[in-house]
Amino acid sequence: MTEAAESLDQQLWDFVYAYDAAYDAAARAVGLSAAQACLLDALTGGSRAMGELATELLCDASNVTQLAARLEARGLVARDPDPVDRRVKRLSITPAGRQVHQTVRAGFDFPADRLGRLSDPERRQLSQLMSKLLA
Amino acid sequence: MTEAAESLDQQLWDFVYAYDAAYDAAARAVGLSAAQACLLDALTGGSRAMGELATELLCDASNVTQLAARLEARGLVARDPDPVDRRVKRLSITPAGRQVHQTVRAGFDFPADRLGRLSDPERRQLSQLMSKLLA
DNA sequence: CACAGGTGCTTGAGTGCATCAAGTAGTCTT
DNA sequence: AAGACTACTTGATGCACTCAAGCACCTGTG
Repeated sequence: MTEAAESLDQQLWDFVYAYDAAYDAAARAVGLSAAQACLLDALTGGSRAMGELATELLCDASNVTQLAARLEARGLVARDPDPVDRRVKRLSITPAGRQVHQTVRAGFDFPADRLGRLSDPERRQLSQLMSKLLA
Repeated sequence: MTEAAESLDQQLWDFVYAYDAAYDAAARAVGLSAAQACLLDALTGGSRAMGELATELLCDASNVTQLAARLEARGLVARDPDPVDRRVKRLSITPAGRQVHQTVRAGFDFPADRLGRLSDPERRQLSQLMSKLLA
């Protein structure tokens, strides 16, 4: 055989590796870490409470505090007290943040670039396989 | 529709997320970080020079030094000077390290568990799609 | 041989992510 | 109004990672 077919396990490993690397690079290109980019992404749907974000990102609340502080320092995110429950701080993305987020999304070429190699039926196939794997 | 089909982009994101989490959990179960487990894995084929490892893991040499130091402290890895070029330190996995590595591999249930849901033809399909994506 | 330059690794300093424990406000229950 | 609970912050710690500087060793040139 011309190209010894790698095992599926190895292929998945490589795939995940490339995917992670691409995301990290896209974030880093605008001076963000992957974690910061994730947080920003979680805010695109509207403002969220810190605790909500911690649950969603599966991490400690104090972790969100730190990430938010760094993003706030760059003016990408705003932290406002909830008018109803003053314990709660609501995080929202600023216009500058939305701009940066768009740049990350655009620079995250993995889906665009690599998925472009697949035909429509192939993409449907992959989608079906994924839904089985994710259950 | 019963289950709004997620977009393929989202599915891939979720897949990668689950994969990473599973690996991390498997490593953590034996008290290793994902990075340490990766380093250990890179040694299963035989001893490697520190620099080689840095290139392979796409990180700084001093990073490898630190990771190796932690693994060495646990007796999972041995660091011996190369007899030919005494600048070079060759890292090799110890029997204890091999043991731990096996445990990680066994605990990394992602492929075993999730891939088990696919039939043989489906696995072949996925493998072909992956090879297109990885080019 | 000697010595200048290159190589391989380590050290030290600094940053960020992540987690835990403890603290502070604010809310809710009774 | 007191006590329990909640939401977030602070402080401390550990690891991953990077860069700059340093040390030991090798190598090519004269």
